[in-house]
Amino acid sequence: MTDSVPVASGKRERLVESARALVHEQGMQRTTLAEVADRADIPAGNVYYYFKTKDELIAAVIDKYVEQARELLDELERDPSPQGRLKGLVHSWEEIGEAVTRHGCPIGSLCAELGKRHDGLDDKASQVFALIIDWAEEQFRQLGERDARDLAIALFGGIQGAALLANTFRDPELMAGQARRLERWIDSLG
Amino acid sequence: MTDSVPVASGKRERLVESARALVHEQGMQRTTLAEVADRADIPAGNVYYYFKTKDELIAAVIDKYVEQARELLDELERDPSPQGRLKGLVHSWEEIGEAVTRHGCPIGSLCAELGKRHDGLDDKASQVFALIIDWAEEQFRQLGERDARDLAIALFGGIQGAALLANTFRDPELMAGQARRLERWIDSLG
DNA sequence: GTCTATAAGATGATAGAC
DNA sequence: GTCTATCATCTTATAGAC
Repeated sequence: MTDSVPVASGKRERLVESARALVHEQGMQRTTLAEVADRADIPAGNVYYYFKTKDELIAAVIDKYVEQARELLDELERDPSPQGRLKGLVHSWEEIGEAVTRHGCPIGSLCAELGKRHDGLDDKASQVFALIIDWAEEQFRQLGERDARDLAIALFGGIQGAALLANTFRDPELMAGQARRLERWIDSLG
Repeated sequence: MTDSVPVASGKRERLVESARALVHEQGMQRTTLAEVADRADIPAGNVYYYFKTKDELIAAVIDKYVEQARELLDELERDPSPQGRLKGLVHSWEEIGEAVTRHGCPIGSLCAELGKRHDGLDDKASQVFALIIDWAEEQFRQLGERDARDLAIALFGGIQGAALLANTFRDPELMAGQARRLERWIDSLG
């Protein structure tokens, strides 16, 4: 959330959104700054006015994901039961099933790419995962589960695994089927 | 398995192994042919004598993974019980837990990277996944499970999800913990 | 059959004009 | 505060020498 630059024109925001979409579709490494600028309707070399480096732009993309994750979890809080909240979490991946099938989980695939680096940006990507897993852990705890942390990891790992399989085999039903399976599992608790 | 080139010197083999290791450590996109050649102790520009393109080299890496997967599954067949065989599969990821934590699942992270492409090489990576899932399905079937396919996907997805989390959080215990969980689940069947 | 030199193009980044 | 022109480097790939 470094807003050292005025956002009146919204160009910075457009660059982040453009980068987010392109990184999801193509991966971070394959996405060039020229493409990002082009999609955001901004002159090619001008990205550097808003971001000192490509890594800084990627960091802004992750910050945006953190923000979106917070909003999603806030939204889910409106459900009165822990089970309903957890199933709502699973459902949020089903809703983007087509995009996940075509390009993978936006956050999961970014974590996979950054996980191979060991230079600072790598553990920034884990922020989104941590936010969601901590939240899920709290829901399992409210269900009276002793090993709430393990269950949260099993749930989120299950979603991520299903997303990878759906993307690999280009089959949205893999994601949907595992989501249903996880929802039944959640219902069987408490 | 295109062996149109003599292997007497073993240089082709060395290139494939070098590429396999570097792609696991750094990802495909970040790995340059110069690095691959250097690690294999082969002159830089000389890779093209053995592989027409970088993609062809990556395809050879995947072929090698297919071969290794076949050997692993053959090895597992020696266990007399379906449960033992499935637990053996899970265990094979635990054994490389440290490498998975540092660089992700070798095959899973490659599938994640190739899943963003739509040009032929993308569905080649799925071969390894398909091989293992089909095999696991057969084991569940032998256990008398009706939805053997779904169970195989749940198991393999669980492993892949755990691998991604272990890599993302740099915590081998995440992989080990989920592996134990999956093993208990396998024991509870049949 | 093996390797060197180099082309051709792309990419991250910078300096400075407007 | 915004944008253009350009550099320096890297990377895939090829042509041709040994």
